[in-house]
Order: sequence, then structure tokens, then C-alpha cells
Amino acid sequence: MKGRATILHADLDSFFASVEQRDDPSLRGRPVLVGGGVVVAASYEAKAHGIRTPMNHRRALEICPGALTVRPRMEAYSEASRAVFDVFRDTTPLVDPVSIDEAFLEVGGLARLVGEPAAIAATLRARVRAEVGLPITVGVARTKFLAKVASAHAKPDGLLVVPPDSEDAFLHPLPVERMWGVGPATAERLHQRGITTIGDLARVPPRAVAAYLGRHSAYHLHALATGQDPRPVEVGRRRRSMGAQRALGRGPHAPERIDSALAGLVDRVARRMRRSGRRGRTVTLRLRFDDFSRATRSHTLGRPTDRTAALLSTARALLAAAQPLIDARGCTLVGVAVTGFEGGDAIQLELPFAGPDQAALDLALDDVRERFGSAAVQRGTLVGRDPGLVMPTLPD
DNA sequence: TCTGGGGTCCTAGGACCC
DNA sequence: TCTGGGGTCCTAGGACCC
Repeated sequence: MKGRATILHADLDSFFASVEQRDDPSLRGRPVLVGGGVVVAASYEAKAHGIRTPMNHRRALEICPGALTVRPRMEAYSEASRAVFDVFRDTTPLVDPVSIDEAFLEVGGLARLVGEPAAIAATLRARVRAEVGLPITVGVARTKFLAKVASAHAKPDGLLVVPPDSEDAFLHPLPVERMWGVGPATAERLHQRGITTIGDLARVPPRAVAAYLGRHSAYHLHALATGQDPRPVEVGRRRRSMGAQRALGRGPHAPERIDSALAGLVDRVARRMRRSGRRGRTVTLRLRFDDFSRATRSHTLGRPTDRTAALLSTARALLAAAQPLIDARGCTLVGVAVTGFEGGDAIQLELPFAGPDQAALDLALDDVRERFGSAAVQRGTLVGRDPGLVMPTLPD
């Protein structure tokens, strides 16, 4: 028995561009680019010309000279997002946000009261269109992964249900790039071994794939390719980092310019932390150089803080330590991130590779429950037969 | 496809403690 | 003096997502 298709993945179509077209009728039906230096969003009319994100804005205009460009209006997008999530939460309390424009919804418990998942999904789409004025695509399936692939397949402005008995027929012909977690680097390594479709991946023993993708990725991807995805729709997850960054453009930049950019970023992050009541211990400085290589430098404080002064002096010390790198390679981006939030850290259990089985895992998880309470274990499912890591996360 | 800003997760090595 | 292993924490880098 496989279970039922009760998970919805709801994903707004070309979100930023759709908000712009909603708010300005003269943009409707026309290719719209949102962004400045790079295109951060494009309407479907623009995508039809081959516009992708992120794409250099000048390049985008070469491809699609008739496109209209608008500056991003983040407040408008936040407001639209809130309205859409209100519709989500009015549909089911079990809403698991992925980003500003997409979420998973569990509607399995609603059959008796409201209807079947397919009908709920159709109603949800109609309501978002009517109440917020935006197009949205919904995928419905038995697992998060399948629902996500289904919505991507149905875009734009579509609805696709993947019934449990046709999962393989739907999934296996698709290219591996369509998998969540397979980007250019992983795709290239798979292609080199002749693995081009999700079906190929399902047929190769994960132990063989582990040799070139690493243990975790191999077992994770094999599980997804064979329809296994135990991740539940979770409510109330909290962010694990807060950061800000700024591109500086081609250098060289005076040290004072980099320092003042850093001070502005730290101030922004610290304000956001105080506003949301979070305090963190680890400050990470992020740098990007002329040749697009990157480096990070981090430092962990003795206790969590949300004070601008403490965060800034830490960030400045990291910047000073990285000065030789900046002198040698030229800095084009500076960023700062704070992690290690109070109460938000994961406990990482390291289990021996050779032996772990479900019994050993259960024992380890019992230990965590005993020490931190049963609510501490949020993720602890064995995927495949040779798991390396299990990461039960503590609630905030 | 020549690069914005916000994130998440995983791997690996070293320091350190018992 | 040599020899072990288990475990935690920190740092840095990489891949990926929207």
C-alpha cells in the first residue's frame, strides 16, 4: 500500500512579474522584466523569447528588444505573498512555506469535510486568482518531491495530479535535472556515467552512485527516484540564518568603501534580528572576487547577541583577516550572515557507516528524545539502507 | 549563461576532551 | 612511552534553490 496523493505544492507563476502585470494593466500580455543589473523575474511572454533568470539585463534586451523593464517593489511582493498565504492557511492549517511564492499543503485530513485533494487544489487556484489576482500552479501527489515535480510540469497556470499508481510512468522519463537538488555540477557527474533520466537513477544501485556524489546525495536521490520521500509537511519551522549582501561592481574599491558597505549590511541584519527576536552566535563574512571565486570567514562568539556593535566588530575583525585575499583578488561582493540562533541548532548524530540499521537509529533517536524531549526529533527517518547521517532538529 | 540577494543543507578536517 | 576510540564544536568550502 502506497498511501494517497494528499500533498499539494502550490507555486505562483513568475511571481514578481505577475504582481507587476496585476498592478499595471499596460504590462498585461507583454514581455516584462523585473530587475536592474540582472533580471530577477520575467513574465511568461518574456520567457517565451528565451529570457531566463538570473540573466544580465542588457543581454535580455538584446534577445527581447520589446520588453518592458520595471524596478522590483519588494513591499508589494511581500504584501501579495501574505494575501496568498492567508488563502493557503484558510484551506488547511498544515502549510509548510518553501519561499515567498511557494508552499506545501497537507490536505489529507480534509476529505470528509471539504473534498478530495484534486477538488481542493482547483478551489485553491480559483480563490488565489479571484481574491489576490494572481495565477498559481498546483501539483498534487503522495510526496513532497512528486508534488513539486508535478507543479513544475504543469506550469504556467495549471493543475496536475499524480496518482500513486502512475508515479513511475510520470517520473522516470524526466531528465535528472528536473530533480530537486540536482544542479549543474551533479547533473554533469551523472551524465558522465550515462545517467540522464530519473529512471536511470532509479535503476542504478545507490552504493555505486555514492562513489562520486557522496553518501548522502546518492541515497537521497535514489530514494526520490524510486518514489520514496518521507519528509512530512511541517508547520512552524524557523529560519536558521539571517544575512545581507551587496554587489560592489568591478573594483578596485577603497578599503573604506568595503568597510562602510559592511557596516550597512550588519546594521540591516541586526535590525531584522531584533525585530524578530532572534540572537545568534556565529558571524560569517562572505566575499566574492574579480574572478568570481568566493571565500567565507566565520567566527563564533561565546554567547548569542543581536547587538549591532558586537556583530560589527566581529565582522570587521574577519574583514581585516581577509584583507590579503582582497588585495590579491579584488573584491566584488561583500556579505554578512548570522547563524547559530538560540534554540535553533540541530543535533547531528553521527552513526557508523558500516552498521546502522533502523534499530540502531531508533536507539539513537530515543536518546535524543530523553535528553531534549520528544518534540526535539523532527527528522529521523531512514532513507535507503546505508544512511550516514540523521539530523533530528530541535524546535525553536 | 558572464553573475542579484536571500536562503538551506552537506562534507571534511582539525582542535580538544575524556 | 606508545597506543586507541568516541564524541563535540568550530571553520571553510561547495552545491543548490527561489
